[in-house]
Amino acid sequence: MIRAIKGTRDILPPSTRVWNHVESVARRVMESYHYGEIRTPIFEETALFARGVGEETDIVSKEMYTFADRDETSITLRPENTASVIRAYIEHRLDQLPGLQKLYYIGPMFRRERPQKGRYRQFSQIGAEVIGSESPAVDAEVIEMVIEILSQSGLEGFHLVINSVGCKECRPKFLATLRERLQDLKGQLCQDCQRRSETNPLRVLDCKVPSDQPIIETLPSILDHLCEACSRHFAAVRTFLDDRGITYEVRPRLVRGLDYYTRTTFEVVHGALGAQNSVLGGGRYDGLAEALGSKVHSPGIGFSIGEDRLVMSVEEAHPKLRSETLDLFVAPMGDAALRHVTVLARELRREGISVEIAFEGKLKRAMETANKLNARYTLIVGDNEIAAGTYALKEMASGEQHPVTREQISERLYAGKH
RNA sequence: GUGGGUAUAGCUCAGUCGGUAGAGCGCUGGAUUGUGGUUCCAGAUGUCGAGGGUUCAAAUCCCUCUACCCACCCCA
Repeated sequence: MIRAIKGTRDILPPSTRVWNHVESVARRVMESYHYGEIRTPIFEETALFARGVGEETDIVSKEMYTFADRDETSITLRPENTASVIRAYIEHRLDQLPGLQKLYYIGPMFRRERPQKGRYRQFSQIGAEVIGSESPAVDAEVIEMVIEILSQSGLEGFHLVINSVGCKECRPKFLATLRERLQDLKGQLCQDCQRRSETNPLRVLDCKVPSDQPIIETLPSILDHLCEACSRHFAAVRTFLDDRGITYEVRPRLVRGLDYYTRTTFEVVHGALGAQNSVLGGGRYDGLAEALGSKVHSPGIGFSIGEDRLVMSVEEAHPKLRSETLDLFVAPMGDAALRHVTVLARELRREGISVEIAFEGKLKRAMETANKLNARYTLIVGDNEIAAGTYALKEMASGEQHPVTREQISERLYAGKH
């Protein structure tokens, strides 16, 4: 038997309803903030991600699906979408357009990691980017919008965490200080942290090993080492969030995995997701466009929601979203009735009523099916009905059945929908 | 890449001391020739993950492999 590739999966009807729900909420919210949708290719030149995401990141160094095209161009399935959006922004000179560029996307990403709960090799992200402003008011609006998407999707009990990681002026200085401190202390830390001290010192701050905590407490905080401009920026972001009544936790130890982040970074976590409890991550990337070859300074900020994880949580909180809805099940008896009903069903569907026809089988079987499909009404059409010029309409929940005219079908069905 | 767990019917799972493969749900038919849900009756469905070994006899014991799940790492 041929099975889906490891880390990929089929998403089937009861669940696809929830996916569509989440996506339509996200589109509606983002359109209301006047974002436009961008669709970039699923694969790009490998160099885009190497430069954009960062050679040293786990994503680039060990998680990409990379292969040689027939002309030997190195191609990579996109592991994230911000680099592609910025590439498109530069390629199409979107900086020449009036106002900010506010773009959103929904689609699959690919990373070759070991799968586990909430983590897949093909996964979907809902993301957005604002390019062309450094204003902290933009940061706050982006965060507000993503919170809006989560809550309107039906997610409850999530937790927003924010931080500032500084800019190209102050972050290197902080890193140097941190490395220096770790040189003296790392002997007392766990194995992982001894390694991180070399590879990614910021990660040490995020370590969860209890015995390391007292030492981590003594390490410097990035927030105390921000330059004047970054410090003012972060304070302003917080003020704008406070004005909106958005609750958040400032976590100086919050670290994001992509190299391009500057200043504001944020994350939303949710319990019941397993160990992979982050439902979205985002941040500012004021230097990314220039790193990718832009001649003009194009600061940006964005986020991406792990759609698989959001759907998982929403499904758990609202199992009803999975339930099927069928307005009318039609049970014809005999060939003449089937022909009659086929025409009728088409009319009703054009009126916006969902209709399913029992193409074969006895009436009893049709009734059983109608019940299993949770149909609101069943319409029975046989020789008696055709002769009388009426239909037998049965309301499944009450069991009540009445003869109705053609017009009354639409009236009854439409009445219940609104 | 590393560690742990699991693998028996379509699904969820039981299977004792090694002795003919089980339940619930679902599915099919009937009780009811044109009426669902509840009930009752009957029925179908298995490479017991794969390969090898021990044994008169293996779902069960041993070895190897594979797949999936969870966790580490890391991230969405």
